[in-house]
Amino acid sequence: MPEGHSVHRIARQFALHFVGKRVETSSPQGRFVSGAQQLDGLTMTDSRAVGKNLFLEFDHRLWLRVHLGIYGAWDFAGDISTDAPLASADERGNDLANFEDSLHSIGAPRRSRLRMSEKETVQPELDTWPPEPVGQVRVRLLTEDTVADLRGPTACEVLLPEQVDAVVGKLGPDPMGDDSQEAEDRFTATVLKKPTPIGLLLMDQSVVSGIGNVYRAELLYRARLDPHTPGKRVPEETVRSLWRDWVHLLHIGVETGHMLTMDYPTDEDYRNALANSDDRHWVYQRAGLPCRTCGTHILMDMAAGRKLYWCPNCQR
DNA sequence: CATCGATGTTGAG
DNA sequence: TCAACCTCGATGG
Repeated sequence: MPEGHSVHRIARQFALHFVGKRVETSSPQGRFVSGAQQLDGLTMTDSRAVGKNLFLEFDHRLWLRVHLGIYGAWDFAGDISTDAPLASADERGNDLANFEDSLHSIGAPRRSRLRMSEKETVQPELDTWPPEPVGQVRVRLLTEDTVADLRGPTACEVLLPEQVDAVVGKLGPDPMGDDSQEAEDRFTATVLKKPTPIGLLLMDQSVVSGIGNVYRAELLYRARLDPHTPGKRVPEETVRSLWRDWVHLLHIGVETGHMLTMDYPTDEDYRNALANSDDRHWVYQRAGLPCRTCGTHILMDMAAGRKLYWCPNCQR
């Protein structure tokens, strides 16, 4: 479920509360026992996200790679409060960050719980420590005062540095790690080479990292581009603007924890958008509804097993 | 309480 | 192209 922005926020959470600490690693579910044994008792030394992949480094240059897939989640609990907010300066240049709700761990009480998946939710405070694993916990990472439980991942494996490099090497550029001109050029060259529809290219993690079904639909709408256009037929300037818009939206997503894809001129607009969290997009999940711009009914196609939404009038 | 569907990826056929 | 993975909130009876 989570698109790139959530994974970067999870990586931050580990950087804040686990890096530098000795970690007791286990697999309460029993499906990752040997991997957990390799890591048990080591100190976490780094936390990075590339696209939708989370990489946690431990002593002896061992890495844990986790991909949440469509319904994986991390549950953090314990002393996860922090003086340093997950969000720092606001991308949009106003004081959007002032409206951060209680979903963030800022000022959360000791022994609170925080679930991080495509959404972030605070759960009731704990009364026992460490908490009993609930349900199918693939991996538990436990420090003196924090715990992270992983459930439902599509990938969870221990890797050597060269294996990490191999995984990262197959991924397209991630604007959060690399918003350089080279990254934009690489994305642009790849897209302009391919006959594949742009709607599929944006979802291809070897072309560009971190985009999922929501950002795909919204980026194409914002570019007023027909998702079926072959990559090689998209004007180069449009390809470049797609990249730059992804840089922009990803930064907003990482700062706010929300997939904000519309413009919010005033703070009130922004608050309303958060309140109507299930109807805050241009086209995503709006099949049959009138386009917010032109009133034409939004269409939906199945493309490579995923629902693709677009406005046939605005996007040509 | 049963069923459905989801912001993903892999691998079988 | 499609099922499997294996979780959980939303939906309907």
